[in-house]
Amino acid sequence: MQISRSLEYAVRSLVCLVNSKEPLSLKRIASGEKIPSPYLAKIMRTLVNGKIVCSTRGRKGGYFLLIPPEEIALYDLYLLFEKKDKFLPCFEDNSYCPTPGKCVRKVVWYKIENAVIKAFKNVSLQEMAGKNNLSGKAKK
Amino acid sequence: MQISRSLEYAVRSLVCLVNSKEPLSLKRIASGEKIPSPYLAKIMRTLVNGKIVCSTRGRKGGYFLLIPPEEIALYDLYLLFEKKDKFLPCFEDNSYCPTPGKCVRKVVWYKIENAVIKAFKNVSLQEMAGKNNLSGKAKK
DNA sequence: ATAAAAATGGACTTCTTAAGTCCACTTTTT
DNA sequence: AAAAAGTGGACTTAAGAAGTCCATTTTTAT
Repeated sequence: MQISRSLEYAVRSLVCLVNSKEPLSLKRIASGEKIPSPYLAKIMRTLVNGKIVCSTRGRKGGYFLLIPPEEIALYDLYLLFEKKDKFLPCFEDNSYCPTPGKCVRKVVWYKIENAVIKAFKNVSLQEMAGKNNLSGKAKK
Repeated sequence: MQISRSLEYAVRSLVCLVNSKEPLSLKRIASGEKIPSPYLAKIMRTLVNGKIVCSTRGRKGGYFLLIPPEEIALYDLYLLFEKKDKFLPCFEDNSYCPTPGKCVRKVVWYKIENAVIKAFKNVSLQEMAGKNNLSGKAKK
């Protein structure tokens, strides 16, 4: 039960984009965040394909956000980097399970999975960037 | 983000114990649940060391619960099988992190981790065994 | 007493997958 | 046209989960 390094790298990189007006190149992000740049390249491609960021090539190229950070939920990233549909081994492979199909335990496990998903849906990239106006929320 | 097979095996085995009056031997559990028995042996040892079950040796020996199943939270098992303290890589190893010590992101990640922990605390072994009197709860 | 049936402990192997690398290619700017 | 950027995919490495093995101890039935 552990967040993958990929997801953590992705969050860090996206926070960089939140804090930048111009597009940021792979190299800039990688060196700033101390992430191996070929590995980050792969992560950024996933983010591009997942429609979380946009990229431009050539000189002055780089990555930037497509949508405002308060509209990006951590859950969107969870889906990209923590391949879904196998929260539990037996969710996709019945060979580990003496009771294929629905069973009491599975129902309970799904309940837990849903709580986890909810936790990821409740956090925005904005919040990860430390820019949430929590005071507003807190006041009422 | 995935439940380990060990934890799932542990839950299944414990449910067997809930449903049994006498102690169950490793072999009985392993064959009933189709779990490789030397592997289950390791799991049962973890449960014994974790004070979740008790064991007796020799003929007629086996495993049995020490405490009533409604007092065993899934979180107790989570602690035994999903080694804590590394929900996030950087929680225990700063080398992956350009900002050691507290940072905005870590605070948010902890928040998520807490939601996960809460989800595991909310489920008892009793519930996993399908013996929860939910009707009582639901009524009021 | 002793044999059989059980748990224990720890070292070991195997397998999966996350993490990371590499390279040939395309696109854009100066 | 050269330099600086992203792209795609195949590949390698490393870590940890999953599983095995064996020698030992404990208990019970005969």
